[in-house]
Amino acid sequence: MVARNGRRRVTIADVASHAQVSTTAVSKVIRNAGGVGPAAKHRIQSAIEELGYRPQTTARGMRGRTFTIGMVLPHIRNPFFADILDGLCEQLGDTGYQPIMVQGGVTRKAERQAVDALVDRQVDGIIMVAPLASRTRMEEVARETPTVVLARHERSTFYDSVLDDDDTGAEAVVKHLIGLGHRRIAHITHQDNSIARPDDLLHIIRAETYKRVMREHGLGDEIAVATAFYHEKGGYDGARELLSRSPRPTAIFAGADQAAIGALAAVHEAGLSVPGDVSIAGYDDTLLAALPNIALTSVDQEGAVMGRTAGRLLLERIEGRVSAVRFSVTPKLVTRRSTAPPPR
Amino acid sequence: MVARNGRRRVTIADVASHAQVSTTAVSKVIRNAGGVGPAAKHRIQSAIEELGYRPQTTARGMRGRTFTIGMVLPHIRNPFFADILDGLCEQLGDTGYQPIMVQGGVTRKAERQAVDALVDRQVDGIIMVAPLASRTRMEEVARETPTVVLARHERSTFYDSVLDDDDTGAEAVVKHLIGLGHRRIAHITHQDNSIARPDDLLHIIRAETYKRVMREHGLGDEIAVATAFYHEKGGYDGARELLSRSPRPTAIFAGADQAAIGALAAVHEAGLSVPGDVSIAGYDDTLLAALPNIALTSVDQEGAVMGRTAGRLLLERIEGRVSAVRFSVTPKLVTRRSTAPPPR
DNA sequence: ATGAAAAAGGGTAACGTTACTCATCGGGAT
DNA sequence: ATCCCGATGAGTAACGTTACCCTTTTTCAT
Repeated sequence: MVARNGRRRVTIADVASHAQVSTTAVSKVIRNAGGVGPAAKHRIQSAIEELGYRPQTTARGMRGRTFTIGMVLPHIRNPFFADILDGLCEQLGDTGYQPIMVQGGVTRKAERQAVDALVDRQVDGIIMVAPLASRTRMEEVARETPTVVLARHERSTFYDSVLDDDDTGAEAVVKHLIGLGHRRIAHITHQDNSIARPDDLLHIIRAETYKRVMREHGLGDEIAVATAFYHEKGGYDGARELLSRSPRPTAIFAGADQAAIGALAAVHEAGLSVPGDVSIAGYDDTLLAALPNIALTSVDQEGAVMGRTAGRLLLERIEGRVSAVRFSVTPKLVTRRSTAPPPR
Repeated sequence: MVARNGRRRVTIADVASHAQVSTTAVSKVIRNAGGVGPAAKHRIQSAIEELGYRPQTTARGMRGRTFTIGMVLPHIRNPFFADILDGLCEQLGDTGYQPIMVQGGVTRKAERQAVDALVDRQVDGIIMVAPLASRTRMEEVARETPTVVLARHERSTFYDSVLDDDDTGAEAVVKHLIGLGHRRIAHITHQDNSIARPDDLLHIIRAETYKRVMREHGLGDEIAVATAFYHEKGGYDGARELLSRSPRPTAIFAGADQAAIGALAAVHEAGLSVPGDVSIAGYDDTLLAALPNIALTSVDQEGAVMGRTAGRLLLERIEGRVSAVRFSVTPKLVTRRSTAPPPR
């Protein structure tokens, strides 16, 4: 095809004629496939350099590989996803695979389109981060393209899983708050339109664990859940609702740091202090949580490790592994100044 | 090609034989190209539905279009980029163009690879957000692929520009601080390895404007700049350095909200209060700045509008426009509680 | 009824790359 | 000297889609 500047893009044929060899030889060199003698190889490499040749991924795609890894994430606003991406990029390093991201959005329909877009583009592998899709749908995708799913709890033999043990993490938070003496502990959870089995979704697990631990400590009557969203606005709205109840909670466990940041804002706006009047805890241990003026108690689930692992597993799968691997990260509670004993 | 599940992906030929028409007719229907009668069209659409056919983007790419828009952004951690992306997605809507993102990273080399990856994948258009590349390089890219560049100030006839008037924005911040009575106003700027003309880079403009306005108000001797990075850690480091000077500044203008958040943390950690001891201002007016417990004075540059506009301009360019458009957003100062008169 | 023009729809050749098959050439073992 | 084998390298046929150029049919004005 003719580029907009009127000059054709350099193709493998141009390199071949310039180096006086066949296109086959050039192809072998750029794939490091061997079967080319040192002299010819050198001529070809010079020609590539000289002409500025770069293989066209679309054409390669037609022959089976695009050297592209697609990552679907709900939205790019959550800094935790940035940790995951950092890990992934580190793992891919100079393997020649290019990570690309698409936004899955907050509805199943949008997510489906995003995933379809990747499949249509023949990516070599797909990483789905906290997807809304049903297991059936994910297996459908995984049958066509090697797939790793992050932050979902179901077991599948068709794709690999990388997840955080949300039950352990949430339990640690609630026990920490109870240990400080809190009884009126509330929770902010996330609303979704997933049709996945509830027990496979991280926010449901965090919420259910919260309820379980409360009941196990005889606090079943104190259970209070606000259903909002895992972002600043959601945490703000959720916390406002919880604070308006009477008696108001002395601690709020937000299912994600982003929501906890919003909850901090709501508490502040209500003229209350953290942790003097209300303790706040989050989940994910994002960089924000560690800032000394926020100092949010949170749960570290090592996003970078998850991203690295996802990358490694995906490469293995692309190389041909067919058995499913499940990698679980053990979360660690990180206590900071946002949680303290309740007011007397 | 045979998919991993052993079943071939459905192709246009399958649809054609199922609907008893030629592949040409099917192609015409999926492209809405006309030249197909209503009866045949209906049969084809049914066949597409029934077989679950989806065009393969790689094959389309070989014929010239991939219906893909590539966006290069330095990293996904900055929430301001999320605003831009939201605007872009809104603009693309159901045009059939799929936005994909790649990380350009913090070095020219990494950014070049990211851009090359998009070009190699034959994306129909490229949006570069705050790139490090030289103007020459961007024009090279733009000659091959329609391009819109965000947040760079040079004028080019080969690509469109969408930018914020950083001079106006920075001037508003510094004048605001001076108006409050501050004299020892410091600035946190960003370090890069760009070889672009300094005056074309947003952080240089913000820093230079800071210096200019200081001098214009007889405060040339008070100029103090910390060179760090536009992220939380950078703002934290920069603010620590500035606060250690004697006498310490009474106000810090961080060139980006992310850095301002870090600066807030540093001030807090030093046992000082905001704005009692030190005023802090940022730039970008991200969602975080608006949270009542942060309440950061900042500059709104309407990221969503920038993203929408970038999308619109790119589509126009893909449709064939060749003249260059330059769209400049006028920034608005948003004052919040993080800035106040200096201590007496 | 006739002719012309428009619409419908098919055939085919690319696009750039790679996997396969095949031919040729040295060189070493017999 | 002969045979065999590995290495080198070329030729060719896909991969799925679309642009272009046909032919055939229908429509409509005369």
